[in-house]
Amino acid sequence: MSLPHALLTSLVERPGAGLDLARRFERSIGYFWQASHQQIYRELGRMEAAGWIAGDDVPGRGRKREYRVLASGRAELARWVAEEGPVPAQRDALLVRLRADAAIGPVEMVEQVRHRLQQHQARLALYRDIEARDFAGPLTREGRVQHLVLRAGIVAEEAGVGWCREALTVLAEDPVT
Amino acid sequence: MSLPHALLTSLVERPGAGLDLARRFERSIGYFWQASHQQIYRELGRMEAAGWIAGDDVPGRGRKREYRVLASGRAELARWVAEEGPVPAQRDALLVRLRADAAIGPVEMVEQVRHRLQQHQARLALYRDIEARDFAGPLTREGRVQHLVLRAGIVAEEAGVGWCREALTVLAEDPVT
DNA sequence: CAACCCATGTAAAAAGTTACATGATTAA
DNA sequence: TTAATCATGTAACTTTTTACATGGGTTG
Repeated sequence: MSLPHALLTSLVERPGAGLDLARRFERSIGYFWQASHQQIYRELGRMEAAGWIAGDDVPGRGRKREYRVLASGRAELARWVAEEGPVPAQRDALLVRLRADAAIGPVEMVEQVRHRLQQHQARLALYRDIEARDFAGPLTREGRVQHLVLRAGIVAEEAGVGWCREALTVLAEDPVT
Repeated sequence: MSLPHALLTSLVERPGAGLDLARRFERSIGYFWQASHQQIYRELGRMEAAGWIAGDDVPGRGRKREYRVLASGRAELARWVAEEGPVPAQRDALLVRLRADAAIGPVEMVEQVRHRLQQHQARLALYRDIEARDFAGPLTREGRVQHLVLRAGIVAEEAGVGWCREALTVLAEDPVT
């Protein structure tokens, strides 16, 4: 499981409270690993119990606690990074729908593919903005590796856009009407 | 949830027993939707209880039961296909590892990326074989839509191969040694 | 002072994973 | 006749999702 290590990574980059992390998982880290705040709070509790992180009360801000990574957490993260993990599997209900469409006869799916195309285009534009803003000039090693992570998103979205265009062409050949 | 509908799709294409479906989920359907035999048997039970499918005993073959889709299952599948679903999220631990690598200092990750590259290449070769074998000549609408599903796998693997090559170039610039 | 956001949770349900169990049939 | 494979499951656990709860602070 990678959630604790995604949290460690984010906290190494910058300490923060549970809700801060939840917000980071809606952008940046969340582009390739998702988690809800409920998951995050539970995992932070476990990680604190394991001695990987420590939480400090933030006075005057309600129950807010800011977490930072301890030495043993940093060691655990280094151990995990070097570990070989499985290649993530594809899982896309739209492809199941298309296959069902092929089997049971034409269903109107152009709108679904168009919607998917828009999402890919929107994410691609976002990633390219980030690329132009943060990775334009000469980079340190840290910058080059961070850029690589962003590039993974960019090539995936480009592939998505290309496939959607192809799909719209094919679906237009045989209109359901 | 899409598992019951993936099973309906597979059973519409061809009736079969639980283990047949489990085998199909290790190839074809499994390229974009995975399920273990435990999940499949549980789901087949629910789908039979819902009246979507019926199972017939296969005499002389132990406890084997062959399932086929009933009219209400076909209707449910048609309903679900036309429904709009969420865009699946990316979730890749290797990208988390790279981001952690950027944050805590250089870790040897070339082998992991090389391994990933090999997997993408292997899947790409497999998909291209299937493409050459099953989708070479002129196709019916059914064939064109099935081809589209395969094309999604091909463009995704091509993108993966391209990114891995890019990553190896970047990681070679700053050897950990 | 009311409405809203901040911040942290609990509870229950659904889905997925891992390990193990059991009997029937087939091949060496 | 024994080992392997076929075929169907149970049980326990972990992870993820969904819905709800609660109190502190801030702003109109």
